[in-house]
Amino acid sequence: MQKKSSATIYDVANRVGVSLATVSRVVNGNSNVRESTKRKVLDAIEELGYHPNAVARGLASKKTTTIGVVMPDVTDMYYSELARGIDDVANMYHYDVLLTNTDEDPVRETMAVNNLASKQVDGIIFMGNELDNEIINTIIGVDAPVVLAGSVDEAGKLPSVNINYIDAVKEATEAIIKNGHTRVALVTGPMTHAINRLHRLVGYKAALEEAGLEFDESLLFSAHQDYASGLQIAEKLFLAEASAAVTYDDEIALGIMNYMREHGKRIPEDFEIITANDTKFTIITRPQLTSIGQPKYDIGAVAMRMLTKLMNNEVIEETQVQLPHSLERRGTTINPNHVIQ
Amino acid sequence: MQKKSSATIYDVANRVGVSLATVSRVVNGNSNVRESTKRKVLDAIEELGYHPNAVARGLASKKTTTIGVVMPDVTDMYYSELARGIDDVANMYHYDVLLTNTDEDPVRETMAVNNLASKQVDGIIFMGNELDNEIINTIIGVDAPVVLAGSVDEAGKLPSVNINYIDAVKEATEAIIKNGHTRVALVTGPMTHAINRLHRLVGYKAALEEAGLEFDESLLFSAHQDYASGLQIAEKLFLAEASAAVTYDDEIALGIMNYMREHGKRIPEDFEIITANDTKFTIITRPQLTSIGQPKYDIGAVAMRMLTKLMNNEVIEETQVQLPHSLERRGTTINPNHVIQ
DNA sequence: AATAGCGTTGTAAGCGTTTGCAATTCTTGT
DNA sequence: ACAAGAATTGCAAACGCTTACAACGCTATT
Repeated sequence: MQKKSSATIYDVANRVGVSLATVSRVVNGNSNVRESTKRKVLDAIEELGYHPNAVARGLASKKTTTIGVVMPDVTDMYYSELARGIDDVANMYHYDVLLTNTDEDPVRETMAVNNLASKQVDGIIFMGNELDNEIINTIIGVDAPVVLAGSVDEAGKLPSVNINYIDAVKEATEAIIKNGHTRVALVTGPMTHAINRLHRLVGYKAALEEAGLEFDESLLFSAHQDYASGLQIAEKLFLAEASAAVTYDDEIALGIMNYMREHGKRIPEDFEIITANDTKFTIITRPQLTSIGQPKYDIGAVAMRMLTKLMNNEVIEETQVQLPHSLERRGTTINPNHVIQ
Repeated sequence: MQKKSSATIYDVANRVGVSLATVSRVVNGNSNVRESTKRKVLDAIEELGYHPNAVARGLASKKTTTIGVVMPDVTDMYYSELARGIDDVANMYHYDVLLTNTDEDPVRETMAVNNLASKQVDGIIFMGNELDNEIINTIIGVDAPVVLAGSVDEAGKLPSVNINYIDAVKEATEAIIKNGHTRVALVTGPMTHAINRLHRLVGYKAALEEAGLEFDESLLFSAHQDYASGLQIAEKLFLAEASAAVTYDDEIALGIMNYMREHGKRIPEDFEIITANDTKFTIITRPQLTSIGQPKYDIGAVAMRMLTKLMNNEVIEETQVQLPHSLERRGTTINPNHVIQ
């Protein structure tokens, strides 16, 4: 049974007959305390059910052992897996996580960052690709360190951890081209986002060029990352006479796949699809989705680990980390040496 | 350009030539300030780029405008949708959310609650069904109000918002029995969880009884809520000669479905499935999964709304809220008046 | 013109810790 | 037994803000 209105460090000090400072020292594991008094203090803490008040601690020490995470949507599998990676290593280093959903709305993103700053978080992990100048500036303005996870800024200057999107998309596109397609579509997000314009599109074009294929604007699509958009895009894909698509989101890919099949196309024989996030969705459907493989959990984990270093002012060898990706060949592509499911 | 090491309320007061109290008043929207001085203070705040320090505020006011959310896993669609509902109304009431994943481990759950308490959160939303006495006690011991979302405690005393699991499972089971099945399995979690023993199982048995069917222990399965478990359970279902199953998790249902189909069973002709969480998974697969319909977002939202009332010491008519559920008939059951997809 | 009363503003005491520095107590060596 | 130095401990200021309570200046009343 703990006391209701909890004891303060002052109560503990009184009980034992020592000063606040001493209690504070044992609570913080400070070495310079005689073993015997340490014992007594610990006992008193136990008896009183004392728990340090983290808010007071934060005020006095200027450290809150809390980090902020701003992300588009917890409900999105891709981001929630990153979040899990973040949370696990955050806990490992005894940080708590203040979570904010932004739906990738720049206004809310800016508000979120400012809000976190005023809550005095020790650091921030930012996810979201709508990184316009205002957000970049507020990120830079905050005095807590910030690292991007699964997100790229225009200038590529902010600390971040990602995969190499250019290569990943290029390899995916190549894989499809190798199967004989000449009209392969690219489904991404808005070209205002650096990740689409400077990475995905570039990788896609590189693959086309190496294969001697002309870039065709009508095969480029921008879609919001959800199932319904996939359905819509699928219709356009049909009209554009695409015979394959590389998409940046699994739900979109699913929408495309289901639409195609319901309109008489066989997957992968008549239409091939490669998606990009390799979430659970790719496994549980039939056929399973071929996807770029991303170490999502690790992206989050590594980003968080980097943040801990930044918060400790440790030197960091490389602040633009790229983790390895792969191509997970499954049922929405015709694969060499593999039987179609 | 904001100043780097940010201005304090003291700086603002000095600039304008008023006292701290006055600045504090305008910052907090307190009415008793002359319009003209309010203007001046606001201007100074703007010029200095002053942002109130939430930690100091928390210490002085004993309110942090932060709530804690403890949940099994952000990566789980069911819980992440609840979390989104929570987050949205939390924001609406200007609360921030401190998120903790527990993987439903009682030790971590207890630690999480205590940790949140020491961070002085104003309230806590708890999700997870492994509610043993220790956790219940620490929940009760915390002096911030706590509400359960999508989770039930043994005694049913804690404030909570759920659906009526007894009825929901009963209806699902009935629907299947009506299609002529006599060996319908129930796949839940461990019977140590109140939600399984006191709710799901009870609803299942009620349906059996009304149909004059004998309860058969060998048709009762306990599985961890993930795809792999579904695959495993499916095998046992086969051996138990079940011809239909009611499950409590969509990933499990998917595992069962895929396994069955890969072993020659047609769904729903040879085997019917009803799942319970109605996540995105149920829509994107073929066939789509018939599921109990739960207002997941709303469960989170209502729980959070209730918490705001508790935090304000408002009177609450009913602290055991049950939201309406439904039965979403889709492709894994043979439905009256419906064509099978 | 004096006064009651209201709207504004200031004073100062916390809120519960941390932490640099000073003071005190122990150890040791001699 | 005593001084020097090391090990412990205590003091008190800070952290940045909120909030009773007191004090002030005005206006409206009589």
